[in-house]
Amino acid sequence: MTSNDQAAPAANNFLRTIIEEDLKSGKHSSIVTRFPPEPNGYLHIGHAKAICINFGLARDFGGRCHLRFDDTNPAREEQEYIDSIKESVRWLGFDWGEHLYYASDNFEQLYQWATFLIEGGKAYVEDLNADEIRAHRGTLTEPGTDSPYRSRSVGENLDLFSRMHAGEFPDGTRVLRAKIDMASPNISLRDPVLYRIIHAPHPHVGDAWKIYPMYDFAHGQSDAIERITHSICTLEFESHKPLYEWFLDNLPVPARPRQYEFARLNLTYTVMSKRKLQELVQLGIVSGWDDPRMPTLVGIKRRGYTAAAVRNFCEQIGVGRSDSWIDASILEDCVRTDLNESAPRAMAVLRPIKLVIDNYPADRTEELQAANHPQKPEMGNRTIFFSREIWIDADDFMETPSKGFHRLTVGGEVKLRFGYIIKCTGVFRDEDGTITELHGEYDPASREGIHTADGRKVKGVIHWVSAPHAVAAEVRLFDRLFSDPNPDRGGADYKQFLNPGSVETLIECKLEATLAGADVETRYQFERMGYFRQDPKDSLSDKLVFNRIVTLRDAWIKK
RNA sequence: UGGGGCGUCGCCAAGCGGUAAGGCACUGGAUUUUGAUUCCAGCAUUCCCAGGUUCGAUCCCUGGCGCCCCAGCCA
Repeated sequence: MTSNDQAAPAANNFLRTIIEEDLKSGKHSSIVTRFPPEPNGYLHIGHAKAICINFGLARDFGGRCHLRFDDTNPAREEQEYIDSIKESVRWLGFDWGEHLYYASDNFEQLYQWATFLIEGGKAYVEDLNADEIRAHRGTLTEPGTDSPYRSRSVGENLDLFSRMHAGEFPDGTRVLRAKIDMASPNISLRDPVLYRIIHAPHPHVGDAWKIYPMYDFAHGQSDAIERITHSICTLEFESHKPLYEWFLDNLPVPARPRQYEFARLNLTYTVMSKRKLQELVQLGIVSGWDDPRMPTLVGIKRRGYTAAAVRNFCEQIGVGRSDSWIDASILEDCVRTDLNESAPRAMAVLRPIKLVIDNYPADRTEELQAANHPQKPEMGNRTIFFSREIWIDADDFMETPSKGFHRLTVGGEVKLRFGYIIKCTGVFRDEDGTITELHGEYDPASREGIHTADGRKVKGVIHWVSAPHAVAAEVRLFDRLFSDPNPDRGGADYKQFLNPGSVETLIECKLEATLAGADVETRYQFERMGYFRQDPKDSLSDKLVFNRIVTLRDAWIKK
């Protein structure tokens, strides 16, 4: 792991309060939580919040957290997702130890419990099709009506259910329903479907089953089987809680877990819904699920965000029950905070323009010492080269400087970081008038500090790279995927808010020589430019590709 | 307009009847060979609104208003 794992001081929140009380009262001697993803896609930053909450609570209170795949719908699930989810949870720095579970491991028990409900007259086989069931369900303001099959005999229900199990009926022809209350004001209690017929191979249990339990019939019972004490989920499951409890009340479960809900994460300038992320991938708007601009954990990881930064972010945003929108800048700030501490500095010129120092001997090369971190001498120094021809960033030169600009101008002076003070004496142009080369002179006595020999202080310091020593590289500048804070808002198509400048690829960048042997995992701060790391997929030793993780704060650009 | 939930600074968020934590953002100023970092200072007489209970209410009660979730054989 890259960096400082200073476990952020855990802010108090309602879940911690509940747990503290449960522990204090002796209701539980230790807690067990779980992170229960359905393996039907890649995890995103919203899942990171759930992971940090569940694993974090277990860690802080000396309990344990299970990883459980809620794999009750084989039509949507794949082994690829199971593998990816495990990898992302591990990447975030959490460990489920021996406690890896699958809801599908409980299929036999759940089947028996379904039979138990039938025997008790609390479940029945429904012959109505999906449309008819919907019609009988009523509406938000009107009660539902009983299905004609609701009063089937226990014997007939048992027979039909076992034949569903045996695979006698095609998909969609029958379901098993709980017999609760078709007039309940809570729609999830209007005889919810427990089992449906799906003839499809399952990633974990193969083709052993022809019927699959619904989420509601699997989740609470799985929690009970695993002896989960605190089953923490997002707010949209709150209206399912009475049903969750109905199953625990009516089945001989071995334990009594409790469900608690928190508000899911909303992040500005991105979309989080699986459907939309999938569309971005399918339409080729991004290069894949791990495109560095994606809010997926694989994308964030490839971008270069550190797990510590993501964890810290989750800690900072807190846990509550009110709908909230977290500004993307908070996440970016967590990344900066982490990387500022850990990232060694280097110099890289992204938009190179050549500067020839006319009074510097053409055959001379100097070795200068550069600190790897301005506040951390223990990180050491490195040697960089200085010569007559150097690259500087085109953005650091203005022929007609705007007000407040204090970098290089014609006739002006600027400090080369770790090097000399130089003055620009003139520009060379091509026929079109575009500047092709800068010329200048250096002050031999100005190696240390920002003062000239006669005591004048220069106001600008710029980065640079010795031209003959430079290493070529491609650098990808990533920005937010969307230009609107809430592209997901109802009404308009979210794609109209795509940020056309979300990636800019610069192919002629010049890096300092030390970067030639850079480790893929090392995040660097390219001084004055931001934090960068090699793209783990595309960077090769003879063709370096760096991703910009995040920019530096810039008080100048804001003006 | 059925049921459930939420409403404290620009964005998050503590607070649980005793007189508004913290973070981010923002604004000043200091240090700085990164317009970075760091530092120091400022930043809600007020908690959606209106009544009520109380010596005292963001916290309790009543009534409004606003927003979110639920009518998949998805999770």
